[in-house]
Amino acid sequence: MAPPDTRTQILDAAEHLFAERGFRGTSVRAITDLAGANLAAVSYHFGSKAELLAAVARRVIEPINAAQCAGLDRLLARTPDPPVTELVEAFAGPLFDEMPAGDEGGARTARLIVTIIVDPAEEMRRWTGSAEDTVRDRYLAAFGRALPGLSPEELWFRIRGILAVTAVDRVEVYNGRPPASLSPVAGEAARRWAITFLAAAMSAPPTGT
Amino acid sequence: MAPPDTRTQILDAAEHLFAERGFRGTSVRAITDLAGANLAAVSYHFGSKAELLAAVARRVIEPINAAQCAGLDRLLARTPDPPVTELVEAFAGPLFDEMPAGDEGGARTARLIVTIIVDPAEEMRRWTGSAEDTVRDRYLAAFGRALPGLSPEELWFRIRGILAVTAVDRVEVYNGRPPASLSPVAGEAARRWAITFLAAAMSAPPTGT
DNA sequence: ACCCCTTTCATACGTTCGTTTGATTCAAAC
DNA sequence: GTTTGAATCAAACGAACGTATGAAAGGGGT
Repeated sequence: MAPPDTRTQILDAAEHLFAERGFRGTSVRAITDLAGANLAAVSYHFGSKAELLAAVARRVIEPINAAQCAGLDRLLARTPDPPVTELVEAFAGPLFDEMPAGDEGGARTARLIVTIIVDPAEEMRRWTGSAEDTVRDRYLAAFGRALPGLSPEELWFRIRGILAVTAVDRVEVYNGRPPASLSPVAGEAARRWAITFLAAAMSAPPTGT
Repeated sequence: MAPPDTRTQILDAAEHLFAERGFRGTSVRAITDLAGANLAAVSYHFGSKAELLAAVARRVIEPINAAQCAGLDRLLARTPDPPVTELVEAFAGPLFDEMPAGDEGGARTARLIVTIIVDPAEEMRRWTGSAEDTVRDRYLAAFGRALPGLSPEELWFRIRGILAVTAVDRVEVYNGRPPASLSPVAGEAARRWAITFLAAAMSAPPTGT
């Protein structure tokens, strides 16, 4: 068994705390304490707190992007024009499946992503690479073929709708306030509900002028 | 014309800055500087930074809640069981209409709300009153009658989906990263797109077991 | 003219933050 | 055994933060 790499332990601790308290709400000291490392280790291994966030974000996003890409490949290998429902499944599914286990059904990771996306600070959007853009553009093209008559702008609006529903929905689960006495959402049920919800939404006819 | 009330100017400045930089990213000094007031004015008029946020949030949410409530009243006065599409319009419409003008189509205010909802800190959810719960429960009941066969849990999931789409969608518009060369979403178009998208989503048949 | 109460002001306090520094440890390379 | 370079460490830096304090200002009512 490999020794507990300090760098990895800092990544784990940061992922946990950023998700739990946000970027600004998490001090470097809290991260190194939880990781059992020295305060200066963050500067040494990552350069700065912002670059640590970027490393955390990349590690979380990467498997999701890969699964989205693979899912689309699988669909396109079968037919050049997959139906909307299957595109939704391939795009939104990994947002549920590719979250680390023991993570309250991925809610903590979902919150991490939302925290990053929503944050107004500039440095929070510095970490994205071209891989994300590639996946996005491929799905845009596929959805465009499956939904002829939809303007590119409205299509882009709907794609963002998918992200909004899958991400924010679970964030709100995470920090509470459901109406009194509603059993918490089970992980697998939420996934199916989201696919149902989003497949119907994506399949809506184009909005008239 | 009334004199520029210090308290109001602080509210305005705080609303602007909280939306632009988030709660933790905004210092009390930045607020009072923008408001042209003294640093201690925040403590004097509001007690603390957190209570200032609560006041800002209440001022923004109140007209939205009122419009949602009035819209539902109007529908119910016509028929005891309004169709799904009209319920969506009444619920989501005010999220577009009741945002202050000169606000980049409400995107800045939408971002303020999302910033507050998403924030993990405890004090960010201290300001909500019973008015919000009342509106939410009334729409839950109305949607429940319009969508028989939907479990309360899935219904709650869908309601949150509405909020997610209307709010987050415009936040992402606000801090950028659309695919290359897509004209920015016009305010009125986004509103219609959202209603189309959400009406179809809400009308989806219940997810089978 | 005096007092009272609200509002504003300059200043300071104590804390926490991200980052830097220079010494120290330690295992492998020579 | 000595050297080397990566990794860790305690300690400190200056800056920024939220809040508190006590004095000053302002304007009615008497």
